[in-house]
Amino acid sequence: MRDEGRSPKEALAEHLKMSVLTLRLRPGEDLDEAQLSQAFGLSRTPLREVFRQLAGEGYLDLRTHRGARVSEMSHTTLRDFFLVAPMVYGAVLRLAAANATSDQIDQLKAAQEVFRQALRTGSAEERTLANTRFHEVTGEMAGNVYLSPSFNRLLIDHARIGMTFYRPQTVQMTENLSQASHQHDAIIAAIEAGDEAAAAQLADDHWTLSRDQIELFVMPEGLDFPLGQVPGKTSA
Amino acid sequence: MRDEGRSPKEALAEHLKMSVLTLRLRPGEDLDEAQLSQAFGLSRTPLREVFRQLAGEGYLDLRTHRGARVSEMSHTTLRDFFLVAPMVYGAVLRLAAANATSDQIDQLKAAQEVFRQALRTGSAEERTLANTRFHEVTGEMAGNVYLSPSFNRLLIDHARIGMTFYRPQTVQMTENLSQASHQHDAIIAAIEAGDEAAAAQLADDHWTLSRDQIELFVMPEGLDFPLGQVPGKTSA
DNA sequence: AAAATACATGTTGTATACAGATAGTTTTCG
DNA sequence: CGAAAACTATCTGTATACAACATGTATTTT
Repeated sequence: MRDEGRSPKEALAEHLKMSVLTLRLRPGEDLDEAQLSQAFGLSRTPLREVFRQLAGEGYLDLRTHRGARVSEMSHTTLRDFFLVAPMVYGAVLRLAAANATSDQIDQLKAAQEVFRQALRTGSAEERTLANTRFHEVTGEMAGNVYLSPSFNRLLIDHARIGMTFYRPQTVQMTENLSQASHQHDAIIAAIEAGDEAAAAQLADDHWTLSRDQIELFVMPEGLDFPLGQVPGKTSA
Repeated sequence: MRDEGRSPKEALAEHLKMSVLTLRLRPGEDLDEAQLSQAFGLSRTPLREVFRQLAGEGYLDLRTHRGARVSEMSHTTLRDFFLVAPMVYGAVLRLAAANATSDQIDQLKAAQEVFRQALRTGSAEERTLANTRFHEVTGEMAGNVYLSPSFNRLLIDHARIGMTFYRPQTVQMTENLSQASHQHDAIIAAIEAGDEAAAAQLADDHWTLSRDQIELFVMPEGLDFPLGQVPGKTSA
């Protein structure tokens, strides 16, 4: 895991974030201070500081005298998500096109390379983390302190929704993922060209695709079996 | 100060927030753990947890081994502010009109009453805090977890900008403030009617007025003295 | 037998003591 | 006299011990 250069605190924070994004820690799950402090060789004092920080970033919820748990995902938060995401994603990509440095563009290309690789050979977790990383970089490019807190919160739940819904189970879903990758390439091009309008349009396209993917999962093709036959035991 | 029902931790957090908003703690100013822990009867452990939380909310910056300081306001953050504020304020008021509960509307009316009072007899600090409270309530009405982190960050710096710029020094500035109060009334009406379009329009108007007020301060009327006379030593 | 209370256990919140780092000051040497 | 190095004082970061609270269990009471 190469946690050499980082402090135990940073390693813990990174581990928790990753675990939340990949649903390895599920929404609502309780965190055990004692266990984590032993696992990371930290006393409870710095551990609790990390909890506070991650709670501020939207990963955890703290309840007094009742410990920390992974922040919930209810139907309410899902609705909130779909309401706000298009606006914020659009703003971020527009600002990214306006402000990106060449160093950041290199980082974005690297992230996209990892994502492409994950699409070919990776697990759902790897795909999700790579995709999240790609968008995180666009957030850094936008570099707006008033936008990024909301954007990063959106990314957390986009990752968690993605972990649930972006498992390619049909040809259509696989097709969507490869299209997402192409859109990433187009986003890179627009940012590199400093084309704000194109970036904003691509944000919209990318978001629409993401929505379609989720809809495909929520509303799968209806089962198509002759009456009387039992589904699940076919000759294949 | 009636801090009875609250824990010392909450009292400390509230005090620090208020001090930051009113510029009693100026941007970049260092915070003294020892002094604060003595003043609030808290040991450094819970104190530092509060620091972490407020840093996450955008009030403070933490630098490892170098203590906490009030978050800075540079020309960069000001630019970021003006770029994002119109969009987020508009979204918040639109959602507020869609989702406000009657209890929240009562809170908003109460906040407006305090603001009106502060306009008549209050200090700049009281005006700023009352105005901030008004907009905080609209944020609660919108009730969108993905929007509120950015909105609250905007409110912090809007308050700090306001503390600098909203000191009525000309007739025009006083006129602007009373107009702001009328806009608050209109905002309440739009929210109560559930009129999203009107709320969004009012957000725009309110923002424009706020900008104008700031411009009045940044670009004051040019001094008008006859050539040769020394400004600053007039017969008054 | 059911409900309520008291108790025991584990977990969270806080204080204090100590270790590590930073910054300012003094000393030393060119 | 100036610059660099060493030292010292102060502040930050962490560990541990203790107190307060919550929860689950057993006992008592009706």
